[in-house]
Amino acid sequence: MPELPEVESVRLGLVTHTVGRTIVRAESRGARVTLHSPEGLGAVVGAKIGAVARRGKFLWFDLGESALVAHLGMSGQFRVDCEELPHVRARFFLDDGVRLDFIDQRTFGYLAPDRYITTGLSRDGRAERIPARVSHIARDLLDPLADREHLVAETLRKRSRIKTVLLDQSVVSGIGNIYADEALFDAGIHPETPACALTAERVGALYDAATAVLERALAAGGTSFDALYVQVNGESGYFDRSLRAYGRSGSPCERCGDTLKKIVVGGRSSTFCPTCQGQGSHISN
DNA sequence: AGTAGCACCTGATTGC
DNA sequence: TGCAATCAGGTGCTAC
Repeated sequence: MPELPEVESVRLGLVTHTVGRTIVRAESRGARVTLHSPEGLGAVVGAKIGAVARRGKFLWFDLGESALVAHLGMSGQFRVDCEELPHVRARFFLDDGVRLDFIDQRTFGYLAPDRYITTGLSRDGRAERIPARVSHIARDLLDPLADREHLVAETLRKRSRIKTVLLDQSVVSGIGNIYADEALFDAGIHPETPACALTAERVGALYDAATAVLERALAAGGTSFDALYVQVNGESGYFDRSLRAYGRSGSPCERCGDTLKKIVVGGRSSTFCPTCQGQGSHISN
């Protein structure tokens, strides 16, 4: 599933193949892919791609005065000059002849031409432009301007279970179900612990663990279990071999040997170690 | 206001 | 064997 490392891998591929190019043709297939922008993709034809940006799991092509926002949802892919594949939802032709396909089996992804809004001054004192529909998304843990102190304080004010807070993109973005389980495992925190019941030290350690796992997964090219997530050249990442909690329910904990357990938290499956992540447990590594 | 739950969707897997 | 129910999960809306 595309979380921050997977989306960043896709962004890097898109930078290589699209920056500096002009979109000469854009077609969408079916209404869902442009559900959020009934005017369709016509507005992007003729625009030059100046950059490809990302916040959390949201991507956008910078088109100068406007942006084209892309969210991969559960199964979205961008593919460059690939063979004819099923589930093509949109197709772009660039001025160098490249064909860029947006492919999405489960149709939770979308493309949306969007206007920029200027947010308040960021820490470095410069005004920041961000597409309107991304403006409610918090900075992610790999954002150089992320404010860790503020994030810890905000987390400690939440009465929700910590797993739910990790998945709340308006608190911290980029973390999905896979890396949430990994970070909680690494930090030795039970997913159902109320956020406000934790200490600043443990929340800090949790975000350190989350940052580390996102960085390791990014270095590996992302996590992929099947063909649903691939990079723009069709290759898949291999971080799934490194997962220690997610998807390992019923298997022994790599730290203590206890059997990993699966529960539902906030409607999402959550795998954890009852011993290492028991209430009040502290893991030092 | 803050929080919780569910709908959206399709293919794979599980159960009877 | 075949069909139906279940599961997966990011986001955003609705309801409390």
